[in-house]
Amino acid sequence: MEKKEKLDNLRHSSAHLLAAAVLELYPEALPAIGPSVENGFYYDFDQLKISAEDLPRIEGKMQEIAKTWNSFEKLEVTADQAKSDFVSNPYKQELIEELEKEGKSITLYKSGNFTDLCRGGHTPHPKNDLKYFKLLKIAGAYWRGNEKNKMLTRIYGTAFPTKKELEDYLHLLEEADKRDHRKLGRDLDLFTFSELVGAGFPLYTPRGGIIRRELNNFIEDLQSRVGYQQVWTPQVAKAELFKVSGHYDKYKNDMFNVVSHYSEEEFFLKPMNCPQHTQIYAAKQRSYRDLPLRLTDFAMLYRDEKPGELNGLARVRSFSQDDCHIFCTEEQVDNEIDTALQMIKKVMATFGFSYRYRLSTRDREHPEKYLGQPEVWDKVEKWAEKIMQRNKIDFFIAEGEAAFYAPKMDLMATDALGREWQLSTVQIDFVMPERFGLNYTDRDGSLKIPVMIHRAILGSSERFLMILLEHFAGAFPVWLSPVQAVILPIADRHLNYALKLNENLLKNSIRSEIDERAETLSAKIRDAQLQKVPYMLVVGDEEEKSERVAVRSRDRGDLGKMPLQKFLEEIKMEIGDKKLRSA
RNA sequence: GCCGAUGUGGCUCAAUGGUAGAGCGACUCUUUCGUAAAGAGUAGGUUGUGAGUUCGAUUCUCACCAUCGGCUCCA
Repeated sequence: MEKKEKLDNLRHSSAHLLAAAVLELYPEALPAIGPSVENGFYYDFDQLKISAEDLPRIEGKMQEIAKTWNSFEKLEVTADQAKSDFVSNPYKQELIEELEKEGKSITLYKSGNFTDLCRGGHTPHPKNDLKYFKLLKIAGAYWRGNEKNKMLTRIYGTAFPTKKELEDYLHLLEEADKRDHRKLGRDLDLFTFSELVGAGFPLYTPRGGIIRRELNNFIEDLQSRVGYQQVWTPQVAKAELFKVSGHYDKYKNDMFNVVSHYSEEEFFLKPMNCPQHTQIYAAKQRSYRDLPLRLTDFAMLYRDEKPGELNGLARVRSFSQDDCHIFCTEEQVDNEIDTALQMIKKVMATFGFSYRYRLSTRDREHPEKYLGQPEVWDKVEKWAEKIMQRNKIDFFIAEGEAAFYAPKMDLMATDALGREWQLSTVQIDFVMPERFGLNYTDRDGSLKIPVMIHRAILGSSERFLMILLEHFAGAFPVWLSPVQAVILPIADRHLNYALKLNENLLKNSIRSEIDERAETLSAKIRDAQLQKVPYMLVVGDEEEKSERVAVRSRDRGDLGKMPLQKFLEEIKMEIGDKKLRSA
């Protein structure tokens, strides 16, 4: 048996144990479902009113019950029998009816005094195996994941085969906390939020602003090298624009309304750039010779997310996207996307990110959620799949994750807590160009509709910064560091020399500062280390006399004394190469 | 938006139905120091906001705001 399957069985068995304990302590509770998940398991209950303080009690009960469980006994039953067994539980009733309709066999699993509707997958010796588990948190969750259904009480827990693995995992969670971008953002003075400005509106401090600009410059530089052209479009647009694109119908309630006092017209803050870019395309008659036309924008976008969905920099209400729209012929699509995928690969390698791709396809059971012809969707979904295969990209398919106008090739990155977030995206869109009536004159004089490729590399600067911060735990590579070198004079008499050095560094475009505080050298070093400054230049009598600097690296410690010129050469090289870690 | 939790000076946290304390940080002074925290002093809080209960609320209740963990959503 695979290790992963064994762990899943252990965790799923723990979910049974959790349900058994809950029912003993709270007989009125109605168990719904209890699967194993990525890092543990959960069980959903209706009619269960508890708080986090009750978890230890439930955990204690689980320990007690586990000792009495010798095995999981499989019972095959008829639907009617199962229904009468769970007569007072509407959730199990619903599941049984569904199994019955699909003609699947109905199995119950009995352990001790507890029997649950279950398709199986348990640990063979519960008495011995169910020892190292922990209940972690309580959450609300809609029955079957549907917002219109009742919200149940979900208890999350985790379980491992050994005590050590459980302890290691709990330790990992604690460590992840230290990498939290919200904490690092404050400690390193990169961004902040204000209740006066509003929830989900991040404010960048000077240091955060530097990182933002470096990221943008990096992307813009790459883009201009492959013929992308930067454009600029307004923050506000008429409702009409979004009606034509289809965004109005779909996202009206998620857009910020803007009021004009002189017009009856409805206006919105722009939540995306695509519709505006179509209007730049449409501004003049295009020829096949103009294609591909690649328009990029780094504009701020605004989306009125629901309050409960906001999350640090990961989910905000104002953000900027490195958005690009390529208008091209159908024959040019492959080439354009290959280029885009290569750029993405290069950018991710620059940061040393690990990631996986998601092919987001449409939900076939709800065609009404999408615009465009089903045949076109079939064609584009297959096309996207082929492109990823050709580019040797591993991907998983996520049905129902497509945009309403096109399937998406999405790059997913993981935060410190293991949650996945979408960064880059590439989409082949046949819907927008048609809705906006875009065309070009082909070689033979006929009018044709261009294909529109949507593409972002960072995704949003905000979310990207979050992943960056957590990935590097705040210790950015030198080219991204807000302060690249800090000069540490040992005593006041070295201040003049420090000033001279600083001037020289700044002149060479190195972001440097002097720590002039009346603190000991040790204290200054400690603070510089905590601020994750890549280089510390210690200057005292010896350095001043020999016109050198004593270089200390954040990562490698004392590098010895050297002339400033030598340090400049090395740090410039490190910056120029965008080195991940100084060698 | 839904379920649950949290909100005390810039940060981390303490305390209490009788109007709040510490450490770090900030500031001032002293120290002028050689690779992860020198010493002393000073300032800083209408306890998220508003209302209610009470002789009295930061503590209890309610509403709102914000944050956190989930769910839903994510162009």
